[in-house]
Amino acid sequence: MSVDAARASAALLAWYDRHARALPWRAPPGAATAADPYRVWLSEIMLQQTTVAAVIPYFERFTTRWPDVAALAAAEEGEIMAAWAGLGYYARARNLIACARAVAAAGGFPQEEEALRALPGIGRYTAAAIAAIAFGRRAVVADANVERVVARLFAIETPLPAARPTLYRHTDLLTPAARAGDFAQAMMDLGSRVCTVRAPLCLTCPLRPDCAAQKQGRPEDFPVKPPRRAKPRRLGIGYWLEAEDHVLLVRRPAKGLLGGMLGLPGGGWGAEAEPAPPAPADWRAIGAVEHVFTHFALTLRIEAARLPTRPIAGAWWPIARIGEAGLPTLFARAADLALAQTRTHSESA
DNA sequence: TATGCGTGGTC
DNA sequence: TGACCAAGCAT
Repeated sequence: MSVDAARASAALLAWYDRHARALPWRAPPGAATAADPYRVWLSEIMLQQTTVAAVIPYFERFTTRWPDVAALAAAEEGEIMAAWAGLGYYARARNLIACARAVAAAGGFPQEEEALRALPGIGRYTAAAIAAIAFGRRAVVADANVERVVARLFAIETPLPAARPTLYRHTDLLTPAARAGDFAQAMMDLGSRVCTVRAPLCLTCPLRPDCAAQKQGRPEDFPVKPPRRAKPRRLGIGYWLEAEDHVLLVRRPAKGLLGGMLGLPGGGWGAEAEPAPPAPADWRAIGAVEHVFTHFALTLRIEAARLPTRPIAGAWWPIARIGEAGLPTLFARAADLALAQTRTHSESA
């Protein structure tokens, strides 16, 4: 290949020294003091398949409320799940709790990639990122940004995911022994700000002299991706059952879609076991919520009813504080609909 | 290796 | 507006 790895990595680090994004979990380029491993770990988990803009407010809330891993490990699971609500991929929150408790029990984060990799929720990418960014270890950090940069740099024609081993080897060759953490973050910043999915800014790219895709005039053709399957549509029902200014919520099964989160009773739309419909009542259709998950689109019809008194059994949440329940977005929107509809209904009654 | 798993922004 | 995509992991 024609890429001079040492020249390319030096050019990238020089670019990073001038253009690094300031992020709440990040130490400045070349900082004498590395970033706090707890904050690096927390940010990396939150950033899995999630944009920086979406993560920042969650990161600020989590670190204010739980400033270190011991505090997070001591927190109640329900509190953490509620704080995670809206960020998505809720298995991350369950793994976050398990990981925090393991790390707190061990007295701190391991520094070796292999030991990090063994912790819940930490895979190949995240282990490498923490080892490099928090502990200065040389590690091959290859996320989607890095894969895109490297696929273009070398004009890799093999489609993903088959290209991953090749991309990983090329990333390894580019990764310097020193400043591995800065190098990883530089690659990701480049991928997010310059070597973008659409309309990359090749004129400002420090790797332009080396880039095979740019030489061919078709950077957007890389990485090559397989076609996607169409999303099926599903139909479900959610029950908004009120009693004495409270609403009935259920804790969903720990595994599966929205696992471990609070939601409305109902079902019919998932493969997981659904709770039985609540106590008999006169249900009134109040509309539907459209929601798109990763692998299917859902129409959730909402039916509402009111009981004169609140049954002893069940988890009843005060309607006035529904915003604090920690509902995932689907059910938060269903609650918004129910509140608007029941308010209108009360006024017209 | 393929599939399941959220949400919001972008064009 | 619908399709694509984002600092992936677990199974």
